[in-house]
Amino acid sequence: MTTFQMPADEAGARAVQDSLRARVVLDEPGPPPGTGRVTGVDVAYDDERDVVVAAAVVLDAATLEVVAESTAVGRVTFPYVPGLLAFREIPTVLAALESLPVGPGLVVCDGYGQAHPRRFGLASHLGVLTGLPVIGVAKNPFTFSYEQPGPRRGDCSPLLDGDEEVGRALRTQDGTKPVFVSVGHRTGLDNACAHTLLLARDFRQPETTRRADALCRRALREATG
DNA sequence: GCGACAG
DNA sequence: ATCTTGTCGC
Repeated sequence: MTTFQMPADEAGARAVQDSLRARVVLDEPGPPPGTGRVTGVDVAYDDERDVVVAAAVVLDAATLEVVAESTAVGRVTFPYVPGLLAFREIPTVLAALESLPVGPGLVVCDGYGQAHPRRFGLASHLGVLTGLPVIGVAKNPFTFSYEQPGPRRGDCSPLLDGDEEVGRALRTQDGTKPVFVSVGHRTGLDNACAHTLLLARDFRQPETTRRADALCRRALREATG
C-alpha cells in the first residue's frame, strides 16, 4: 500500500499525479454489480476553522442497507484547485476508510477518476493508494463535453476529452440531469455505470454518496458547531 | 491574455 | 464545497 504524500505546492501535486498515474489498473472489470459491499465516501468542510470531516458508509450492494460507517476529522492542508481536489480530501478519507470494521468492497466517491486533465482524479488516486476498486460519480461534467443522453433512466452518452471517452453521462432517473461516471481503479466503465444505476435506485445520486454526504455533514456540525 | 474549472 | 426563503410537486 502506497503512503499519501502531501506536496508542497501545485507543481509538486501535479508531479505526484504524473508519477502515480502509471499504477492505475484499468484492465479489471471490477466486482459484479449488485453483490457484496459498496462504500460511499464524502467530505464536508469548515473553511473558517480549516476543518475537514470525512465519512465512509458501507452498504449491502443488493439491499442498499447500511452495514457499517465511520468518520474522521482532519485539517485542510491544501487549497481547492480544479484538478487537484484529491490533495484536499484524501488524507481524511483514508483515515475514515481505515477505521471501518469491515472491508469496503467497491468504493464510490464524489468526483472523477480517469475523467481528469492528467487522467488521475480523486477516484484513481484513492484506488492506487488503497488498492481497492474505486469509481467516481460527479454531479458536473467538469471541463469535458458530452451529448445529452436519452431521457430515460439508464440512458447514457460518452463523456469526452477531445475524442477520448474518459467517462459517461448517465441518466439515473427519468427526466433528471445525468450524473458523470468515470473509472478510478480496478473497474471497467460498463461495470461502473451498472453499479451507479443500481445505487441510484431511488434518487439521482447513488445511495452511497447520499449516505456519506449526510453523515459527514452531521459529523462536521458535531465536531464544530 | 482571459475565462472556465470535480469538491 | 458553503451561505440560504420560498416554492413546486408527489
